[in-house]
Amino acid sequence: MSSLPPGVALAPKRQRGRDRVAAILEAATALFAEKSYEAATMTEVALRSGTAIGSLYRFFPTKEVLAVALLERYGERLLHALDRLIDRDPPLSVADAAAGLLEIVRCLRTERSVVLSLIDSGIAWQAGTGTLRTALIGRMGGLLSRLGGSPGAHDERAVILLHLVKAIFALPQDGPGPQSAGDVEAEAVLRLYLEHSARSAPHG
Amino acid sequence: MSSLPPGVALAPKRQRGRDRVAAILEAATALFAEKSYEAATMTEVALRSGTAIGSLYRFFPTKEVLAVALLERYGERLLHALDRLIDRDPPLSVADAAAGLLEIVRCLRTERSVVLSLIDSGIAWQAGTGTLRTALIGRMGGLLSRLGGSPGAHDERAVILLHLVKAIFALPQDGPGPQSAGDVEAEAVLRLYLEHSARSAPHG
Amino acid sequence: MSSLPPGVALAPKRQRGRDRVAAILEAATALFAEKSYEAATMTEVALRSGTAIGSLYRFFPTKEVLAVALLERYGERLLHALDRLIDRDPPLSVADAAAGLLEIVRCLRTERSVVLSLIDSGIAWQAGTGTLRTALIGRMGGLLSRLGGSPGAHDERAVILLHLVKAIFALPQDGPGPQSAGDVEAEAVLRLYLEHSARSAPHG
Amino acid sequence: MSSLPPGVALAPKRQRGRDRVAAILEAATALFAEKSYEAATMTEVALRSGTAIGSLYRFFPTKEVLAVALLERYGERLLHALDRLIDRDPPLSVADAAAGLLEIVRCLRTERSVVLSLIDSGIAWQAGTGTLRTALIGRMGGLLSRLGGSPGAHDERAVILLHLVKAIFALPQDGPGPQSAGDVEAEAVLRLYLEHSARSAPHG
DNA sequence: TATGAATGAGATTTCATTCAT
DNA sequence: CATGAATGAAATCTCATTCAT
Repeated sequence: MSSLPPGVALAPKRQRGRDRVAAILEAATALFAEKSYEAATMTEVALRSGTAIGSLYRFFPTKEVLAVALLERYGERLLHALDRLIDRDPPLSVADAAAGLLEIVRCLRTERSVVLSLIDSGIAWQAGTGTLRTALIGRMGGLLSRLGGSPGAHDERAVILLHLVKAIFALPQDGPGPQSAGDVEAEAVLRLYLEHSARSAPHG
Repeated sequence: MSSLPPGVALAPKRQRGRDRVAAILEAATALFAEKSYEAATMTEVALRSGTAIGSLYRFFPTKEVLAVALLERYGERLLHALDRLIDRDPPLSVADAAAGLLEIVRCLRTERSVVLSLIDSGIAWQAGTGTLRTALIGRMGGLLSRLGGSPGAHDERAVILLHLVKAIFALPQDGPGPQSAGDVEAEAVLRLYLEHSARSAPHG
Repeated sequence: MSSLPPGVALAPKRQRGRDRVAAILEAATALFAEKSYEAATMTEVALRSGTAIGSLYRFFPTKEVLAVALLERYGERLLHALDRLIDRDPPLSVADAAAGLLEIVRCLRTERSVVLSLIDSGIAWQAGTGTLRTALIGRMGGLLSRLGGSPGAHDERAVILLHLVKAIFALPQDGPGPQSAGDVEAEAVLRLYLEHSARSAPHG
Repeated sequence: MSSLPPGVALAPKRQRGRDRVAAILEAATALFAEKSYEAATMTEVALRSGTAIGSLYRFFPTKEVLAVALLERYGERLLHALDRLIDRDPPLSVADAAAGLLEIVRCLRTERSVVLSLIDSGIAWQAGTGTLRTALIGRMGGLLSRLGGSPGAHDERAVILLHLVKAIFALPQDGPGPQSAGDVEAEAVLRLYLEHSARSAPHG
């Protein structure tokens, strides 16, 4: 009946539908984080979000579509936050950048596990979402550019930087508790590497 | 139902059995790496290793037991390599340590994906294998101790260091190719952080 | 894995579902009786009831749950019948009681084998269903009380009586045919034992 | 290689073999009783009897053969005991017969569960073992004959008597403890029914 | 002959997805 | 549209039995 190609989440037109979608995304976030993309079941997502399984499939015709939607949602937030950091008005110091990156990571930590889970599942690297990775590396490159340093190595450095951020992102997975000490060290790593980048052959 | 506790892999007593186990572990390594712990199926492992499904289950009575066995296997190699690095005779410089860590990561890269996949699946953090994490953090602490620096922060730093190594471990997941540039940068990150650690309040 | 506790049968909310459950119970009754609890397979139950295996598991998430449901169903009928016998208005004679018990057994004989099979499988004595046994012994005790006799020995006698009834229940397993002669003898056993019970030390 | 038809337990010729067989039968007895014929596995029997699975299959080429062997073993004992009771020299009173039956049941109680389990599994009624049932009913008839009473009803009464004995056999399954009270009542049932039998139309 | 590794049919169970109401 | 019953392919795991050593 539908003339829409499958594979895309249906955008709900009415308020009620948008609430539903929000509830679904929230439930999926929690479940993917608690278990994993593969261990969580659509039925559970439906149950937890108070949605009938049929309705869930109306909005997200596939489990993967649901995952991609989640990733896009969190990806966008992350990209926006990075853009705000890069485009910050006063000249950005290395220390600022390190502190900013850590702050971003800290803010998104709640949603951390989902992203990790989806990244692990391979969903994150698939067609249509591979964009996220590319975009993130682009932002990292932008940050490095603003801080100076030889542009020649920016590509590799952006990748390394992304992995550093990801590693810090994953940090508190090891258990909750007073992690300020950990954060101090994490910031140190970032600052050290950004300094190193900025220092290297500053004029090309 | 069986009177045998199903928590441990059965050790084969004959040569043929040991070969079989080796083949199984190899096939599982490949499959877990290609897909993921959850996506790989026991049937596939059996097929790929030329083993009947029943034989597979004779040695590894559970998919999880198989995963744990894999992890232990690679964990031991990793720990041995780290021990060799830490106990190296001449006084260990920061540069040596960084280069050594990178070398270890590079050597184990072939088996990298499995470990990543298992770590991601949560298997790696369960009872009995949680030991691996603890052991790894211990080795990282040992390395930091040999390099000097305030021992007070060693615990947090060991965790960070482990995550850095893990991040570097994960690096080439982004795609194959000549990654020497990436390696240079990775080593830089390690060196920078080790220096930073060694520098800090050297005498307490 | 599911967040639902898998210990209870799901109650269907629509008519079609209720029909399905009825069909499943019927098929299971037949199969458990023909083979045994352990020899009958869920696949067979599904096939025989015209249900997809998935649907079967929707309502009875476990083979054991299915068995327990069957037992409860027949247990309830049996208890109701016993209650009607015990609470019969005019003073109940020993002969009435014996005839009544035999009548009950004869009425439930169609479903006899299932119960026997489940009782034999040990399912019948497990937590949650152990109640049935207790309830049955209670009813036997009630019957003995109504007939008089020393209450002191009622507990043991109730157990014996239950076993007698069970034995008579099992009788026609030996093969169909005109069993009136057997029934006459069975009734005699019951009457003899009830008389013996009622006679003993009538006033304590 | 073997010219013997399968389906029969191999009789071991040497002492060592006879010990093995004894150990196997003992282990099987215990396991069939604890679990059930179907739930017990050949591997467990091998393990528990200290026999290699291959050796187990040398003596009992099939799980069913093992069960039948067990049944025959216990059946023979039971039949011998019944024969001794029936052929007891001085004239047998009803009270003697009841006490004797109970005594027999009590003596074989240790092995009770196995027989029950096998009877339940249907093994007991199959070709080659159906004999046991017939033989038991024959003995019951013999007992009734010795006690007098109308021979016309002996067939049905033998069946009932067998079921009574079986019910008493099953009694302590309900749990251990001081069961003397139960035994007293059990004996009462037997005595009552034997009296009833002996009384009826004594001269045809 | 004794051993235990190997076999594979088949059992139970799960879950993404469809479709009738 | 919303609902939840229905579907069935596929996954994990069991175990009687065989066979190479």
